[in-house]
Amino acid sequence: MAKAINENTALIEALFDIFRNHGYEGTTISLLSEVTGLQKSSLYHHFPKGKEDMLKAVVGFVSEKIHQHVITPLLDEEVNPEKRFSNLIATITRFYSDGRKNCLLNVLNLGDTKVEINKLQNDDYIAWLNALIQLGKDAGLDEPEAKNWAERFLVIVEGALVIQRLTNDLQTFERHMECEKKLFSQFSGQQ
Amino acid sequence: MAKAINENTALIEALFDIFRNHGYEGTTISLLSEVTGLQKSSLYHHFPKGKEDMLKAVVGFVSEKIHQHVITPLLDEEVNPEKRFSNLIATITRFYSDGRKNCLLNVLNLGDTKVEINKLQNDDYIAWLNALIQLGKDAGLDEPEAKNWAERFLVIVEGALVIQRLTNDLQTFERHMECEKKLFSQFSGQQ
DNA sequence: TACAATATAACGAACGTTCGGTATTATGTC
DNA sequence: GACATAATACCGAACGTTCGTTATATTGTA
Repeated sequence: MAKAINENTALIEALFDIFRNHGYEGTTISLLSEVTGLQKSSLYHHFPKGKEDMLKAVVGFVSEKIHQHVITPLLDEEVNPEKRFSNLIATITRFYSDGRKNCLLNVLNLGDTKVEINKLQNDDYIAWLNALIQLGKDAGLDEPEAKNWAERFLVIVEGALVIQRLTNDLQTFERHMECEKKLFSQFSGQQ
Repeated sequence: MAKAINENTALIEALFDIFRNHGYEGTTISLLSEVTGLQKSSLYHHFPKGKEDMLKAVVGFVSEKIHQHVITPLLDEEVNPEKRFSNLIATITRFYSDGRKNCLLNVLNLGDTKVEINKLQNDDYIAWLNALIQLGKDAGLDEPEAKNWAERFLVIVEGALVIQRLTNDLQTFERHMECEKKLFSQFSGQQ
């Protein structure tokens, strides 16, 4: 049973890796078949409703990851704000493979995005944003300051991924995360 | 003759609008045909080598636009730095339709990006970045400060577009541009 | 035997592309 | 100016391929 779960998550992780790299239109069943080692029909056994179902599974899987490894730790008041923030950066640095992997939030919202998918992703974004705002306030920012800072941080995360992908400069993401860390400890230290 | 040029640029602008909205894989010849009002075979008359040729034309077109309306004005020493910067923001706000339109730099560098396209885009990015660095120095920043600021600004532009597309909050882009304007006038004023 | 998982083979639809041919416009010649 | 010629722009129909999907068959496991 546990093995089955692991196999399933391994499968979904493989799908995730393709979707985040190629986008929805760029991801073909043939490609998913190659990467997973499963025949196309075997993929349809796991996801009877097809490609869109696979994407939904991936989005749900990522959503769980975000809540578990990003949002919950962000709200853990037993850890001091600065440590929480540096933990966050460590987590997302891993999650984006030092900026070499794309963000689903960026890749999927092109063209005629499925409304349902967009809604799921927007919910995750809002949850992440709110957790960041709370962290900002815990670090001494007032409400509007915290809102500005939180949104700005996520903007920089997404932007840094875009620029790194464009330039292939593998330090881009790290550079901007370091910069954010410094900024945070500035107003965190003033408290 | 002039009319022909206009028609051609109108055609390319239509293609541009589709590519930036749907990405390369998401853009189909049928869709381009619908939007331009030309039959598929007529599109092949203008771009005999097909879809990739259309993309190259679009990328070249945008590249020209960038040099003409972004880079050249950025380097115009007859205009004071703060004015140059606010002009830049006005230009790109128009270019991205207040953040409702995507950036090709983001949309095209997915999956198996054609190396050639990536190189063209990277060149434009570097040119833009260098012009910004020069502007930063003109505004009183030293070299490393200017470099950090310039890259950060472009990161925020790309990131704000991503977040606005995700949340559908039409003020996102404007908000961050205003923020950047304030930041610029701060260190520009210190000079 | 039963049932889940994988595989083979095939499906219609849509993909990017090509072809033969028709308007439309520009050029040359009288 | 008039008219044949050439070049350009456009079109409808079809091409071969790949898409996402499904029907049927085989394997592994309990």
